[in-house]
Amino acid sequence: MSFIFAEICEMAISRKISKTRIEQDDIYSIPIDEFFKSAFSVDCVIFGYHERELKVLLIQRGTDPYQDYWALPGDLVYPYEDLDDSAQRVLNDLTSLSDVSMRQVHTFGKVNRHPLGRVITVGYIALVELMDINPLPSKWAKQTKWHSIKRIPKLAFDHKEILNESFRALKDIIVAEPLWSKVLPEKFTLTEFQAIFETILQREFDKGNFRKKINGLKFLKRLDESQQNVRHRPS
Amino acid sequence: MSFIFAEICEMAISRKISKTRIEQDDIYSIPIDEFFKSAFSVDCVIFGYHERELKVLLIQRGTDPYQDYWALPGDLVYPYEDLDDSAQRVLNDLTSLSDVSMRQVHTFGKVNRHPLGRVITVGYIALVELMDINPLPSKWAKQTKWHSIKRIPKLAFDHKEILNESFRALKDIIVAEPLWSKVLPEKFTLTEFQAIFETILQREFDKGNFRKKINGLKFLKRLDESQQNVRHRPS
DNA sequence: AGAGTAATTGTACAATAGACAAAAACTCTT
DNA sequence: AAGAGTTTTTGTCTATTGTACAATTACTCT
Repeated sequence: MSFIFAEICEMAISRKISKTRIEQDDIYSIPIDEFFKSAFSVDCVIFGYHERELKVLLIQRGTDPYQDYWALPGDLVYPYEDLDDSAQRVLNDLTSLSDVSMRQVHTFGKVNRHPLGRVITVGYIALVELMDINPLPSKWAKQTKWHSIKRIPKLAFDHKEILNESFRALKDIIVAEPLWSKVLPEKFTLTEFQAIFETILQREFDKGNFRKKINGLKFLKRLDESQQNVRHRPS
Repeated sequence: MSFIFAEICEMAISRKISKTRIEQDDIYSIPIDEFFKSAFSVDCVIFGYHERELKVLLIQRGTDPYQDYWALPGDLVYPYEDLDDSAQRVLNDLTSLSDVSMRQVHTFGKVNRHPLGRVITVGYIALVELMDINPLPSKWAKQTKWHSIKRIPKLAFDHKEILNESFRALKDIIVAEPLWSKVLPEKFTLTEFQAIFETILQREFDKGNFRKKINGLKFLKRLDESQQNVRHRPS
């Protein structure tokens, strides 16, 4: 494996584009094939929720560039793979989850964001229940690990920026769309539901008021069941 | 010019990637350089507002592919150009406008969206005052023209989809952020302001209530001036 | 059976949204 | 110069939503 990546690095040198700034009228002096020397990747920001804790799945890179750095799980998009499919594949590779609702968040395209050449990356987010999945280190990752959103190590590439932007987007999306559908089991209590919102939005809600708002929503129906816990009753 | 593009088409053929679906475990059998044969572009959705009419700037393509089709103004991103800068440049090339607040909206990456090879495109939107700008047909555009948002012709590539998504995003963004700063002159009446919202959101507002909401905002201050129109007074 | 705990329900008040009408300012007409 | 016409501006009233907080209920454990 590492052999392959050494090779890649050599190739990268020859792929490097001359750094002379191209003036805007010069487009016709650039051969069209110069434009077809780029690549693009998807980076998945997989938020894992479990018992009032929000974490992010990171991998430790096993190869250069950024050897040993923590990074978002991402991958180059296959030549014959749709962008959205690619995000789904990467998620599936890492978590063996499928059918998870993912959202495209933002595309990052600074020239020098990738040392091996011109690579722009499209960020996707997903929200899953931590315990549901068993992330496997993929071939090029030393290890995968959940990191609390509050303690993020130094990340490779511009992944810190991607993560920040994604977390901001998560907060917006969570209130508008049922991203949380994969986080909860089929049956759940309103308290569990509320805890997700409180954890992600980092603020507290009034139990009664939260309940009222939820009742206004359509996609939930109440069950006539109870728990066998310590002291209470569910919906 | 057309010579150049004929050449481009020939190149495109050799650039075409074999259509056999690549299985997910085969990634290491694909030489890394296969990934660096893509390009990316930006497409600008430039909304032009003028007197309660919302239009979109389209160009008529002068070359293949999609010769004579109407299309969104877009361009390949230069090898040494940041993505956001690129959008700004394309806008400037076409409209000679600068300092316009643009927003990245979505990235479109279907495999076959571009006949010349693998090209993903990043959509940006801007909102300008129609009369402020003088869009010049650039080298590869037969003509540029404002089209009413209500009467959009058949578009090249997947530009119709990009336009739809962008219009949806415009409606969201316009209420949250001052995208309209370039649409209005320095001084303006609340009625003019309200008209923009009504046109874009395609609904009517109550004058009094609209006024109240506006007063809650910070970035506006009232002037003690009047118009010399027919009958009324401004803020 | 009673204490403890947390869900559930309810009430009261504030803030916002929406509808609508009266008042004010300006121009044009007669 | 007064009045008609028009549109802004201001104000009021009500419905809806948001927020805080307290009372009630249901369950388990001692």
